[in-house]
Amino acid sequence: MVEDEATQREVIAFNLRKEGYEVRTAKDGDEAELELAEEVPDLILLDWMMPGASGLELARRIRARPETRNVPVIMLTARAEEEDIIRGLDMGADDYVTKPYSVSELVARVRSVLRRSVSGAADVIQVGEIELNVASYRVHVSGQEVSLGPLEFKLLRTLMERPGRVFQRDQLLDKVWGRDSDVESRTVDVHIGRLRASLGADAASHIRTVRGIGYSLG
Amino acid sequence: MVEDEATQREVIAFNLRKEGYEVRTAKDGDEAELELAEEVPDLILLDWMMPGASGLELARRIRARPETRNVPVIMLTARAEEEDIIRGLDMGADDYVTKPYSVSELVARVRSVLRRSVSGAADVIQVGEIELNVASYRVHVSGQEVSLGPLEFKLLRTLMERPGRVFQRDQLLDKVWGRDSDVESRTVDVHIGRLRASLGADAASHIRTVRGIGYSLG
DNA sequence: CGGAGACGTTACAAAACTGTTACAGAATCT
DNA sequence: AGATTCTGTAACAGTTTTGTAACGTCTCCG
Repeated sequence: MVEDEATQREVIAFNLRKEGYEVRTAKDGDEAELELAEEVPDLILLDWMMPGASGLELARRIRARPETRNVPVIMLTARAEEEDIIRGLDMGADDYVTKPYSVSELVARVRSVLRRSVSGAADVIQVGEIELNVASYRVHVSGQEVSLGPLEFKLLRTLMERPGRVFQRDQLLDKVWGRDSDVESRTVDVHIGRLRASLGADAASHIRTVRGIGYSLG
Repeated sequence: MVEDEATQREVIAFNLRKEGYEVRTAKDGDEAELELAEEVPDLILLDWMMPGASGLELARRIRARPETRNVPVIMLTARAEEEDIIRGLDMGADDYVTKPYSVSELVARVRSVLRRSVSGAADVIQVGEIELNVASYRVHVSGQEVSLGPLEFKLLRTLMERPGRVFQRDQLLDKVWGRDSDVESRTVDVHIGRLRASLGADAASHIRTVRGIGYSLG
């Protein structure tokens, strides 16, 4: 977190730490760059208005360096002006929070951005020769890419997220189709079949049918 | 530094010299070009509003000549309008300072731009044959410049900042259009289409459609 | 060994998605 | 002020995806 006001810095840092996040602070752009040189964080919270190099300038520099290009940035800004926000986003901010903000709002945004990017950064699940990339929506089997429809993809991801666990048809309907969908439970079978066909014989054998219950992967 | 007002010229030159920079001045475009013919500087400070050839015109000419093409330009402008700034950046300015400005702000920008250019870190993202320059708002495909509308540019940049990652339509609406814009999600499709058309067939193939989800680059 | 329930497969129509084009209203440029 | 570019929607056509039904095969157990 880069913020020049000491009070602000402490309040925010305290609340984020309470949420279980590890927080490092800097009081201006130069300090921030030193920190960045040491370790690349998962997220940068950046005050727009700072003495010296502005938050914008720092944001731009963050985007300019390859190793920090993909680090999400949330801007803290006092101005609610549309143009400022647009400019902030232009410079590469992923999100912004306008002051005054509630702590819970800030924490919520942090969580949301982190979920989007962290779980979207190192995000390939692997089971046997099946490799599923959540961020790019691609699936590889033994290095060969296979193309799946949206449902098959979600079905496979659900299974892969907990290898070995048996999912009942109802559970799969909940997770893959959504809680409020009126779909026959037999439909699951059809899609499991399609998934198996798409994956090819080798990988398909990993999808285990548990008679009377449902399916599992592993 | 190119600035028609004598007082301004002296104040700025004095302060920059105090910082240890070597400064040469010119009072209009013609004088500036004579100076440039003699020696290529590390940085050009350029007043937007000048009698005769405007700063913009000079900037354009600077960009036109190969030996000065890569010299960073900072625009001094009285207008704070977003559009003017964009236009200035379009013409090849690397940064801008709006009047009235504090001397320390100006010096900070000079330092920042110089650091950027000396360390040679260009603000250009590259994916395949697509090259996007964040600072100058330019896009090249296989070395050929293509012109994009503002939205298409932002859309492309968003995609390029995380190559391979699939962006859902909502996410693109957030990032490109802004969090609180009430735009149909189908609109994204149309602009993706326009972007593809502008990029040409080869580059367009890099924009992947992920059915049921969204789009990604790479 | 036979049958009943469970599961796999296929076929097909309905539904959902996407690429394009057209068009009107805004915004910009000359 | 007039022309041009940029934007957002709507509509249409072509494709892919999905849900069901039907039918064959398999497994388990009396």
